Amino acid sequence: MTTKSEINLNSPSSVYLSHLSIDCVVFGFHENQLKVLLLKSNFFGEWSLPGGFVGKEETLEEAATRILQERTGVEKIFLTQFRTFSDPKRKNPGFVKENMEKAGISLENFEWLNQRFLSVGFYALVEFSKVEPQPDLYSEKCEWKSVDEVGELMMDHNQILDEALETLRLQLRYQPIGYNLLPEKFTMPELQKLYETILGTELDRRNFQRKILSYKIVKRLAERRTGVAYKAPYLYCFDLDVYNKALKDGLSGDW
Amino acid sequence: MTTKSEINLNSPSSVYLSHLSIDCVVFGFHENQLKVLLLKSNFFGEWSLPGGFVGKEETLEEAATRILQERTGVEKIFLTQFRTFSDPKRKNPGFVKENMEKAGISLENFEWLNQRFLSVGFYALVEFSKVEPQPDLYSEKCEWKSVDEVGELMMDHNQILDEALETLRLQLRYQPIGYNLLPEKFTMPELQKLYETILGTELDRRNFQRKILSYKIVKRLAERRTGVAYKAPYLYCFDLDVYNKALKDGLSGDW
DNA sequence: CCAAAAGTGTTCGCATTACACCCATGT
DNA sequence: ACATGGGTGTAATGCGAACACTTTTGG
Repeated sequence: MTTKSEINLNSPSSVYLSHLSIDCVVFGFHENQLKVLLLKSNFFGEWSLPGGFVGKEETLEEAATRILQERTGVEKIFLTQFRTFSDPKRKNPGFVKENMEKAGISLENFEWLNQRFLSVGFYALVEFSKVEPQPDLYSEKCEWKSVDEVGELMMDHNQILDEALETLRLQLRYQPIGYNLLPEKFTMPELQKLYETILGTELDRRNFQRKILSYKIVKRLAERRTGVAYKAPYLYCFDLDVYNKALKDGLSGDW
Repeated sequence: MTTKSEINLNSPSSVYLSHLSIDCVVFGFHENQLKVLLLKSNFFGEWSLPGGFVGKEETLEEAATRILQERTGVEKIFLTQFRTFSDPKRKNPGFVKENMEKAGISLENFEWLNQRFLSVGFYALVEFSKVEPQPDLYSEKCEWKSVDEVGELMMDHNQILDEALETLRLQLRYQPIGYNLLPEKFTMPELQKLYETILGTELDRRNFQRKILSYKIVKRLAERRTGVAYKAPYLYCFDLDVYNKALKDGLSGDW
């Protein structure tokens, strides 16, 4: 524990400087499954969340946007900062060394990687079909994984993912969600599946529809989805005015 | 905007290193008012939020706890990280220089203060009466201010305060609040005033009581508050088992 | 004995819940 | 024709909002 006496304005040692990175939990929705975008590292061989560093003149949000643009090809990604991770032990001390050696890379220029890292966690919502996953320079793969099939991730990335999911579930309670995850036109059952998947519960078809419609955040279109089995469902799209207003003011709960 | 090509693992310049500080919004409740703990800086002459730096082996939470312990004398403070502020322009460029000169202090050793700073925002809830405000080495005063009488603060501290308040109001919707802000024993009207003050609205006495009691987070004691005018109200205390459970699981909302 | 605050109970309406029925379509 | 999924309606229930009456205490 650092005590008061150690803190001294006249000696701004590296104590006050931190390596800072960003980690993003990118959610997509496909085939009734909630997906996350993951990278497989060249060096470390493990799966990890997409992330990167913050430029000198960037805000965290700008950096996250830039990073995700590179990984997904999508320009304006909806993202939200949810927590900064700071445990000094979040990176196992021997971690970099072991893996660098394994990969046959000299540690000489990479000593800094072995130091403590803070990471700012973002979660992002993207329309699955618009994403073209692209590995970064240090990764061999970039792929979607179903959230319940994500195995063990690098460092504390499992924890980051878990907290992102929890945050997303909370958001769902008082904010509209879907505009960023679904295509422009979608059916009510699709929207419902999305909610069910995120929440991990089943919802009543009819009550769900009534509730969503009561918020006025979606508009029914004249068209129906064709080419699918059984009765053709109506298509809906979000009413952005109402939707964005709801994003700010919340959906329910009065207190 | 930093482009991909500028980011290079082989040149871990100061791009990846950031000055990192913590700012804390400490809320207290006194005389039916929501209070915030503020410092008046020696150098800068302006009021600011209590804050500080993160030690090499500390988590952000440990650092915030340590800092607030020094400012308040209270050991275990309830605190929550709510956002990391990163706007490169959050500090006006000439800011440090001007104020240092005004204070007649040489800038020689303080150039680092003029660089970009990231700040992690925490909000904290404390029992007002337990706090003994203590200025830090660089401040002349440490005082409680009523939230609606806070004037202009240093840098972006007004924004940090606003977002903390907003977060607190959100928390109130799905989490119990009060244990950290009220003395051990309190009356129902006192708890109600707390809620009203935070929310900025009036609530119905009877409905409020019913709702709180339905959560089972408070227990009624045999005692009543004596020495006050009019009818003596019952005293209550929090049922910590239920309270802490509610902190984790939330209070209402089903979806 | 009266004003102000606190304890207790009731009604009303709306929103959520839990259902049932009909329609459309592909096999 | 029928199984499957989608569209629409309705009764029951519960919770929150609004409100009335009684009780206690200091002045």
